[in-house]
Amino acid sequence: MGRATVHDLARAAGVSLATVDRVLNRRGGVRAATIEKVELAVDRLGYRRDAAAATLAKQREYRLAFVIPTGVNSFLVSLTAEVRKLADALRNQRVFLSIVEVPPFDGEALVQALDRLQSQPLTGVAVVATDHAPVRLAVGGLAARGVGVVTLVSDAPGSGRAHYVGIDNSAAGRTAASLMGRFVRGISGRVAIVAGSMLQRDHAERRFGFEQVLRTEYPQLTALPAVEALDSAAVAETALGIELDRHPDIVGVYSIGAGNRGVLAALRKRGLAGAVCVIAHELTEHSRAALADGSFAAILCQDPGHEARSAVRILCALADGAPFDAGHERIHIDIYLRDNVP
Amino acid sequence: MGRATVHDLARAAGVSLATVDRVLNRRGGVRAATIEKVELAVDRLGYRRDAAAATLAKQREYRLAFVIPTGVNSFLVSLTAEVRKLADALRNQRVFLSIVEVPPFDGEALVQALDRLQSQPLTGVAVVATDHAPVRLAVGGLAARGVGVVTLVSDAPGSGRAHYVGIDNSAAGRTAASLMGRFVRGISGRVAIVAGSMLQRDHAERRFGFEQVLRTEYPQLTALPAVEALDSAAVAETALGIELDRHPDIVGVYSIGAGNRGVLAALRKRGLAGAVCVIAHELTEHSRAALADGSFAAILCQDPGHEARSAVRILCALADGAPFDAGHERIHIDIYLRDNVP
DNA sequence: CTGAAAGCGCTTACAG
DNA sequence: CTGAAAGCGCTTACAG
Repeated sequence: MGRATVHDLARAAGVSLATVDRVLNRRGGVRAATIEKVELAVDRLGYRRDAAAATLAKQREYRLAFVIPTGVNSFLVSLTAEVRKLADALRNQRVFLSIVEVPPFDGEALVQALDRLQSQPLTGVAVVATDHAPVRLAVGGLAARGVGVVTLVSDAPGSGRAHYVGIDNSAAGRTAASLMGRFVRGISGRVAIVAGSMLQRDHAERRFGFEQVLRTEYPQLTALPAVEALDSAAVAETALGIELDRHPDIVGVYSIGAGNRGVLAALRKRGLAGAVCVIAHELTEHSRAALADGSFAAILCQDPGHEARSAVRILCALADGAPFDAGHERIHIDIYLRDNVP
Repeated sequence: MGRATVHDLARAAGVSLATVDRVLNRRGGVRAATIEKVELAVDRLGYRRDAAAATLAKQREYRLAFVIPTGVNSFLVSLTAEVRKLADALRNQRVFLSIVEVPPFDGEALVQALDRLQSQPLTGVAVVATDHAPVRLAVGGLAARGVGVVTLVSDAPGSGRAHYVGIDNSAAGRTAASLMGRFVRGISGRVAIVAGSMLQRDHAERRFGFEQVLRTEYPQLTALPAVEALDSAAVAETALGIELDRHPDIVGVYSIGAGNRGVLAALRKRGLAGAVCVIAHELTEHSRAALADGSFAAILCQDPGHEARSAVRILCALADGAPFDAGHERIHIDIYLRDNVP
C-alpha cells in the first residue's frame, strides 16, 4: 500500500488537500478542531512529507553568493575552485551559486562588494570576512534585508551573520602550540610566528591560542611578535629571515597564514630546514612537499570542500526557516603529519 | 522565463516527451538522427534535469541495511546511534535504513546475518566486516544478487564489496607511531600494543602501520606483540597489567581498539598514568576524560556520523548506477590532543 | 522507432 | 475558515 500521502490524510481527516497543507505547514487560518483531526491522521498514518514532491511543488530557488578574497593565497584559490565545482553540481537542485571575487586584505573593497549585493535578489551570502566595523555593518545591512549571511573561514561576530562556517581557530592555535611543545621537548628557545594579517580574525585567534598554550604549558619556548606577511611568500621570506638572523635560538616557526613557500625558503637558505620545527596551515603543493621531506613537522588544515558544502546547507536551511544540525556542520581541524597525508 | 524543461526540449527538437526522456536517460531504441536533435536542444537550451521532479516521478525507493556488531564497544554503539538518527532524517527522502545488530567477534553470526539478508528486498548493505573467507563469500553472495555492498569501518577487500567507507587504518597506525616517536623523543624503551582482534582488518592494519614507522624511524622504541582484548576493558586491564609488570621499560601504549577504560585502569593502578605516552582510538566518555587529565597524549578518531552518511550516499549512487566523488567520501583521520577536543 | 496521456505527492492561487 | 482544480518537471505504461 505504500506510504501515506496528503490524499490519505485528507480522506482520513475528512478535509481537503488545501486544509491538510495548511495544517502541515502551520499556515494558520484553520479551526482548532480541524487542526486536531489532521494531526490525528498524521500520527495514525505515520505520515512524513515527501521531500522531492514538496520541493517540486514549491518551486523554491536558492540564489547564493560566495564572496571570497582571491589572490595568491592557495587555500582561497582552492576554496573558490570547490565553490565552482559545487555550483555545477547543485544546478539541478535549484541552488544557484555565484562567486564574487574581491582583492585580498582590502576591507573597503569587501564592503563595497557586500553593499552591491544588496541590490541583487539573493537568498543568502557566504563571506570570508575581515573583522572590521565597516564589514560588520555591511553584513548587518544584508541581514537586515532578510538575506541569510554566514561567515566563511574567518568570522566577524556581532555582525548579524547567522553562523560561522570554519574551524575553531583558537583551538587550532592551541593545537599547534601543543604539537610544537611536545615536538621540541627538552629544548629552550624562541618561536617565530608568521601570519597574514592580524585584521583577519582567524589569524588573530590562531596566534592567541598558540601563545596561550605556549606560555602556560611550555614556558621554555618564547613566542616572538607575529610578523604580518599579507600572504606574500616574498615578504614572509624576508621577514622570517630577519628574525632568524637576529635570533639564533629560534627552534620553531608557526606559520599561521599563506606564504609557506617563503617560510621554507628562509629556512633553506640558512640550512635550517628540518632543524627548526615548523607547524603550518593548509595543505598545498608546497606545504605537502615540505611535510614529505621533513621540513615541516605538521600541517593543520580545513577542508574547503566541506566548508563550501556546509555553507550551502546552512544558507538553504536559513532561507527555509528550517533548523540545521550544528554538530554535523562543525568543520574539523585536520592534522597532517608525514604519515597521514592523503 | 525560467530554466529549460523537458517540454522546452521536446518543442525545440520537434519530438515528444517520451522521446526526450529516452534520449536523456539513454534508454536506447531511438534513431541516431533523433538523438542528435534532442542533444542539440539540450546544449542550446542549457538543459539540466530537475532532481526533485525526477525523484518524484521515478518513485524509486532505497532500502539499506546496516550490519553492525554491537556489544560494549562505545564506538560501534555511537555508530549505531548515528545510523538510527539518519534513518529518521532520511525517511522523507525515500531512503529506508534498517539496522541488523550482530554479536561482536563472531564471524559465523555475521555470515548468517548477511545470508539472511539475501532473501530481503534490499537496495544495499553496509557492513562492519571481519576479514574472513566466509564473510567475504557472504558479501559476494549479496553482490551477486545485485545488492550494492560497502564495508564500513573495517574492510574486506576481494569480497565483492563496491567500496570501503572508513579511515585508512595503516595511515592511522603510522600516524600513531609518528606521534609516539616524537612525543617520547630521546627516550628508549618498549611500547605495548592493545588491540581488539587481529581478525579485524582495521586493527591489523593499524598495528602494521604502527610497527612499520616505529621500526624504521624510531628504532629506540620496540613494539611488544599485540595483546588481543576483544573490546573488553577487563581483559585489556589484565593483559596490559601483565606487560607493564614484566617490562618496567614500557614508555608507550598504543591502544588500537576498544577497552580504553581497561588501559587506563592498568596504568593508574601502577601510578603510570601520564608518565607512559598513550595513543588511543576513538573519542568516548573515558578517552576524552583521559585526554583532558593528561593520561592520554592523543586520540585518533573517525566520525561515525560522517561514515553513516557517506555509506548511504554511496549505496544510493550504486543503486542508481551513478558515479560518486571518492574524494568527497574519504573519511578523515581526526587527531585530538587536549587542545582541540570538540 | 515514436507519441499522447496519466501520474508521482506535494503546493498554490482562486473562489466561496 | 474551507475546498476544487491546476500545476511543478519529470517518468511510465500503453498504443501504434
